[in-house]
Amino acid sequence: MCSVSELLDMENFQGDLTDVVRGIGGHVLSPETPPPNIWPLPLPHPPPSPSDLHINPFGDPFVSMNDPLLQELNSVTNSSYFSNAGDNNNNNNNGFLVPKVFEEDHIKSQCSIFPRIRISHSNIIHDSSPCNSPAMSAHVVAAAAAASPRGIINVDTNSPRNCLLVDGNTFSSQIQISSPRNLGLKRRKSQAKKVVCIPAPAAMNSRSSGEVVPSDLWAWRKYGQKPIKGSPFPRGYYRCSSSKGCSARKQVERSRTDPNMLVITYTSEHNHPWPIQRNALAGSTRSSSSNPNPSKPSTANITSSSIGSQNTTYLSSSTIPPPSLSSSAVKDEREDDMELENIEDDEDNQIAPYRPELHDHQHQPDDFFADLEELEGDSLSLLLSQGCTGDGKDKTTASDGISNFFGWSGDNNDNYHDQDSRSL
DNA sequence: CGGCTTTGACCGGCGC
DNA sequence: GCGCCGGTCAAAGCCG
Repeated sequence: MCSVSELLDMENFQGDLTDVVRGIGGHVLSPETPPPNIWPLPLPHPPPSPSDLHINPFGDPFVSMNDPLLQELNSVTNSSYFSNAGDNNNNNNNGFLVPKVFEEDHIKSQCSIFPRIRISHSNIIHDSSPCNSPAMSAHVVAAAAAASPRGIINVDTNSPRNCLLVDGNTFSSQIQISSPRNLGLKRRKSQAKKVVCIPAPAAMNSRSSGEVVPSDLWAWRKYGQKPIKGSPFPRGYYRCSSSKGCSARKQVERSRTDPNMLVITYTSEHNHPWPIQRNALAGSTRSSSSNPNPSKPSTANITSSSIGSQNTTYLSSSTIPPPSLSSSAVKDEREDDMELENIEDDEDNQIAPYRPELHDHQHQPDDFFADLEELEGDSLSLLLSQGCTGDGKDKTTASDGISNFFGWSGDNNDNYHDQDSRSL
């Protein structure tokens, strides 16, 4: 997994990393009480008000388009679901986010192993998914962080509904978000970047490179790959193919110190609301051939198309945008030479609330729910049925279900070096 | 046929 | 100014 020093190294290396979500697998039992909805689209209960949204991660023209997941998270954060059980000392708060407001020194004391949280916007996400399951994709993680501006969140993928947990104290096995901002690093270009570090999924769905890119529900098209100096692993370059002209990009590379970790750097911003209709389908399903189980969508499918493709119609007929890291999950740092200054300003992030009319699922078209049902009846049901026994007994099964859902296997290292570099 | 990945070439920022 | 290196382009081929 990514070490702090590694992250720092990476920051130094890239010089402009801003936010980091770190995935460090943990093990938290499923909560007995499930949250109200199923990832990836846990719907607001109720939808958050614009004032509920506090994070302005990218400041892009579509910053107003809040991620529904974030809205959910924000909503839930502000809802009774997150009433603090008063237990900050374990990993289980009945499976719900408990929006805790930590004093800086509180966070510091709790996060001593991640001192850089201190200089972040104090979002800390714990991935308590079993077996380092990457089931909660980066956007979820980041969204959770964004939803709890100063909270600490456990993502319990072992729960029936991918519960988000808040853990005030345990940092031993979590996803963490921190911000390399304020490090005085010179930025090479003026652009927003988000760095997500998550457990690397297995390479079962990749083609030759063996590289697997976790889903974030946008459609991404790979446009380049380069070996990176100092890293044994190449970096893949992806741009958003959800919409023509979208400038959103991401870079995916393995952690240099922990090949089990994927470092995903999101750059720029989507200039379109959400992939209402996936047009990036044709090539995205090819990797399914490598998937021995057709019922298990490959990672590529998830990443690029299956959410709205022939595999499922999850978003294809819905205007519900998928959760997006880039749109609202993590605060970014956009400008060059940003001053090292008051770190507390992170709390003052404003979001021009985007409130898709369909975020209120009461007003969502029927086909959306039909799609959801379809999804639930298919891969998602597989996932949930296996991972949602509710008693947390079968962690392996849960993890497998999640992994299956994402087309990930338990081996994170397979085949990655098949094509790890090419000449410049 | 459309969209994908692959990959060599090219471009531009940055340090020296 | 030069070279290194990261990022992007674009042609070729693959896939469903």
